Amino acid sequence: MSIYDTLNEQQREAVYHTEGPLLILAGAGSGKTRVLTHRIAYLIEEKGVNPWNILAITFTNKAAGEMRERVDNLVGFGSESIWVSTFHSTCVRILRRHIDRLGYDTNFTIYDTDDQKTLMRDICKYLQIDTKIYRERNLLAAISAAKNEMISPKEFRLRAEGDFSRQKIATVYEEYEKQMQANNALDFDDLLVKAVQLLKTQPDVLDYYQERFRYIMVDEYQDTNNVQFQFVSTLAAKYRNLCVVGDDDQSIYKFRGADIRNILNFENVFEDARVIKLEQNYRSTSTILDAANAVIRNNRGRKDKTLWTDNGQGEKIEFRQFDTGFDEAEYIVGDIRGHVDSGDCSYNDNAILYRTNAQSRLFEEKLVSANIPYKLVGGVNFYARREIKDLLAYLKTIDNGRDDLAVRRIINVPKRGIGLTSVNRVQEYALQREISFYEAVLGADLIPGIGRGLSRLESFAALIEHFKEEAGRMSILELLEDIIETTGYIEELKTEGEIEAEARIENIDELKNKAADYEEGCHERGETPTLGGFLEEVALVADIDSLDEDSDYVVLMTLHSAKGLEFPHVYLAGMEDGLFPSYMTVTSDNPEELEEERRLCYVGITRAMKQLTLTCARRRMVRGETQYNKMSRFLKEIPMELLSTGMKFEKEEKEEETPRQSSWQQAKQAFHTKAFSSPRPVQQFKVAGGNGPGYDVGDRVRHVKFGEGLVTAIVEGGRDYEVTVEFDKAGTKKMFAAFAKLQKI
DNA sequence: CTCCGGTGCCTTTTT
DNA sequence: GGCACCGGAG
Repeated sequence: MSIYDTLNEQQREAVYHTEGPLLILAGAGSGKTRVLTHRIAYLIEEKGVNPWNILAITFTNKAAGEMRERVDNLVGFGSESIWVSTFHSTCVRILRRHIDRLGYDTNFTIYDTDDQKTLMRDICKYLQIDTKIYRERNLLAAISAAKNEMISPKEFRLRAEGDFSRQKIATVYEEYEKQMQANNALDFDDLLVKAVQLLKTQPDVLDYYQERFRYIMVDEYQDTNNVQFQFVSTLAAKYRNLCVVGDDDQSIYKFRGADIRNILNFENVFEDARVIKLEQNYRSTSTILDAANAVIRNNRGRKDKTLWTDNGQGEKIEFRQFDTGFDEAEYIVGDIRGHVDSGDCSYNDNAILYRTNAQSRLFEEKLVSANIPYKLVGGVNFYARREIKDLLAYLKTIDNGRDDLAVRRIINVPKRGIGLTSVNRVQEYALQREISFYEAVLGADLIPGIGRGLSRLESFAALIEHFKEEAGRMSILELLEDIIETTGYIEELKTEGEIEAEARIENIDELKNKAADYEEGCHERGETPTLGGFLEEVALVADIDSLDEDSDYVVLMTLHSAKGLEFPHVYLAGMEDGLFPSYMTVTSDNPEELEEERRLCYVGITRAMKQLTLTCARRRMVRGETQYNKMSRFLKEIPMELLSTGMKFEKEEKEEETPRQSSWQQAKQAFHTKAFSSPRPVQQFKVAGGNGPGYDVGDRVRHVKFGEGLVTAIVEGGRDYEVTVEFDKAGTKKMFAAFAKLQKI
């Protein structure tokens, strides 16, 4: 019996089809990773393909790691020479060898989102852009979108002809690229863009990699964007052995430039492509699957497929509605506690999924007080924390003095009396001389008007030079420890005396561990650890990578992060219109946005293996304000007979979708519904709990001094209500109801 | 130069 | 509710 006998017919077909383009449409839980790993094994063992000639691309390090492990178990010999890695690290690996051809240094640094923002702020200041009109995030989004379409600053400028605002963005884009190059830095998009550029302009490089990667496999293909498509198709152009696996129903990264057409049009681009559908699901009960199918059926523009399973029906899907998000969290945590205590499952069988990161806090609080171990995925990335970024900026400065951003970040951290004035002088001088910021610091004595700052700059330069010299003979861990020691970084944290200091110090210890891990890993693989290598690894980790299936904790994360994972028991929290689907998509006039949310819902449901629990709350605190939400429209798409609502909720409530409540609340609900469909909706309907102040959003009121006006918001604030009124004459005022004494007209 | 307090904006999702 | 930016005082 061979390892391939355990596959079903379609899976086996996909494994055996090794030559030419292949599209595997793999529904959720249909065993696509199994197919990929077995396919790799088959290529090597049955087709005699050299492992060296195989490239497998995933989106996250975690997925890459898992695939690597499974391939290792399947393939006896030579599996280590298969490239299994993410898009980004694949590109980095190529760029580290050849990017000098594009005018960059091979020890370029990688900018994360924070770095990009900092740079953009500087650029806006320098170009005197009014960031009230052109927001940094929008500028960055425009640049990212351009890069995803491989549009250069030059071309962007051409296309902006006659459009003032686009012209302005073009100017920013040009400057951004200029500075990135000057800093010898690449952002995430650049990694792909430059790699494609390299392949397209350097025939010998292209030839090398085309010869090398004769068999290419891409996972999660539905989430690829244009550059990624270019990258893959360019590499595969010669041998055409391109196998892509994906599920159009799980495409949830449009906001990041993912183009669902990559998968929908695969057969058109590669005319001889073979298409295989995997529709048998091995993960979930039929109840869960039926619910998922029922929801996704409401989307148009998808490849038709219906998942089926011969797993049993299993338990019904639990649905609960609560008064508040607080109650919701309490129920879920209590439910987990109950299941674990009764021995039904362990903590790591449970995942709590939600739409937005902000929702995690309530669960965290309840989990802590219930003494349940949990792992929070997402939110503030470890490497985005201030103390970590500071120390990494030291390492970056030591490794690549051309990264101005890093140097500027640490030049006065810990404080050494180098203020804004000195920094600006250095900056100006560097700009004039067209040298890097750090080079200017090195020659600080030549800077006009530097005055008192000189000695401080000199000692900073001496410090960095000292570290540079040490970096040559020390391990990364030792270097890190010396930086902390010599600069007095931790002392500085302590004197700040915040409660946070302790947590920050813990984080620093964690960073030291990561450095040690990295060096150990290198030694195991027989590689030499380098500072650049460490920085690169650190730049490309995603939070999800740290998830460990073997640790016994409850997992908390967004629906986006959950893609590709599975859990015996899934809690899908916050199933409310305005939250999920999000307010943005509910009010948008582009129905595609709602479809993406629905796919997200589909992803969420199909994460569950045995038991799915859906919850929502009638009111919830959002940004410190109470918000009232109806239950999610996606809930209504799930057939009633699949749901168990506990004893509290009756059938007609579900159909009416208005739970029993006071007539006052019902009136709110009615208004709320209207608000969503009105052409200019009132910003998120807000009301105070309890009895209300006697008037409501949308009412006309009279004030003794300001005259008549329209109530635009009522916010519960402690014992009183904060009322916002747009007065006809006096403008918009915020006031407390108890003092304002507003009369309803 | 640094510290502190006030203001505004934010949140959809992330390699 | 919280973070980041700005302006003013010491």
